Amino acid sequence: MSLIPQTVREQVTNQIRIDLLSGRFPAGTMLREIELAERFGVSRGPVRDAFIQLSHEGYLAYQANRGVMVRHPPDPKDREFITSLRLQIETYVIERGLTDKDPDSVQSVEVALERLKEACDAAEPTQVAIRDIEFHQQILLACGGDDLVPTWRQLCSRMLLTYTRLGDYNQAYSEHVAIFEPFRDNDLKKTIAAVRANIK
Amino acid sequence: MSLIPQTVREQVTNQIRIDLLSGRFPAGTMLREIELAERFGVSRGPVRDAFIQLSHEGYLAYQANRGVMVRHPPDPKDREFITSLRLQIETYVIERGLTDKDPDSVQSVEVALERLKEACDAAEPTQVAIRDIEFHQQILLACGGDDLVPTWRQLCSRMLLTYTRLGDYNQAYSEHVAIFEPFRDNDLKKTIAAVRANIK
DNA sequence: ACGATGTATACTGTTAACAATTATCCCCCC
DNA sequence: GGGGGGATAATTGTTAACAGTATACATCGT
Repeated sequence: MSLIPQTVREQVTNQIRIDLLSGRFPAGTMLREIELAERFGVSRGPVRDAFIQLSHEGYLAYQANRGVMVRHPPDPKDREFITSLRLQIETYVIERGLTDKDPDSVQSVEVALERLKEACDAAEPTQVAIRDIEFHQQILLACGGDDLVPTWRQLCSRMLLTYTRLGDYNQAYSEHVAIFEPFRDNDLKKTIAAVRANIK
Repeated sequence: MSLIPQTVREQVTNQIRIDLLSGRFPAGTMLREIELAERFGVSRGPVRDAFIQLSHEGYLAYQANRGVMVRHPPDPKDREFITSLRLQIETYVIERGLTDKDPDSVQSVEVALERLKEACDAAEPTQVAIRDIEFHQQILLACGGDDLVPTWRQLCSRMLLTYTRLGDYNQAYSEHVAIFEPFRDNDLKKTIAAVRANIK
């Protein structure tokens, strides 16, 4: 897949995001541009761009002339609230656009599901978390929800920092199969139910 | 205020945001780094940073190797949904943190209210829209909601593009006075009611 | 006349050097 | 011995030059 060469900024952003999710940078750590630039073998520019982007995604906090700090995950009550917002967005977008979806998009979702399966089989927590989100994103895009995706992604980012699905990877996968099948068949009620069961 | 010299990036970002809100750049327009850099008399770097930031705020859409495009405002149904999310966040944060707020923060809110008044008196639509949002943001920060502010801001950005309060500036101001007074006096019920009345 | 192909151009993506700011540490003074 | 002040170092902010990519246009072949 993705024969299209990614831009350096995207690669750097993705790698830092993975490092954040995998706990390589503990909350409260100050990230230095030079250090990361040298590690990736690139200049400070793209690293800087990545910092700005990840700040807006909610992973990092920017402080003028001082750099970025790794944010702390939300406390349980906030997490619950954020989860409810996330669920509302997914429900709204699916209800609105499920039956009007572009046929090609079903395949994109299926690809995302397959990638999730690979991550589950490999039992790599960070990859599972990322593929999980990507699957849901493909669903939203398929239902014409690109307008709300940035907001939704920000909410997910906050949740991912406390992603707790250690162990039962098989269940994680099957829950998404339970979403995909009614989605593919335009069964609105079952799709929503499966999403509600998955996000909690 | 703000005797602290802002960074160039912030100034550029703010100015472009104002231009977007005031309709200087119609939806669908492609923004060019060089053009804006020359207009502000700065290099492309900060303009680029501003583009990334404004993309995440929801104003612009990034296209790899092609630049940024001014996004279209959301359609009425989406706008209604976004409004409900925004209201939920404000309600949640205020309910959670109103009584624990830092005394100093009351003054910040009062300053924001005063600025809003100035904009209303001057009858400048764009400034009213910006001061309006800043007032609400100060409320959220006062109630310890900094964790949710980025998400909230993104939702507001989408709404601002269809900000429609042309004319009744006096009412806009008085609605915010109605929020401030119970906020200052720790009257949770009245504060929430006033917020609900204001956001619609 | 029409389409494919190659070239020119205009833009974004990246880099490295320079400027400005902030943090650190040592010295001096009390 | 403890606290302020100033040189020094480390880091971010900004700039301008260079590289890469996509679009537009002209040219060529049919």
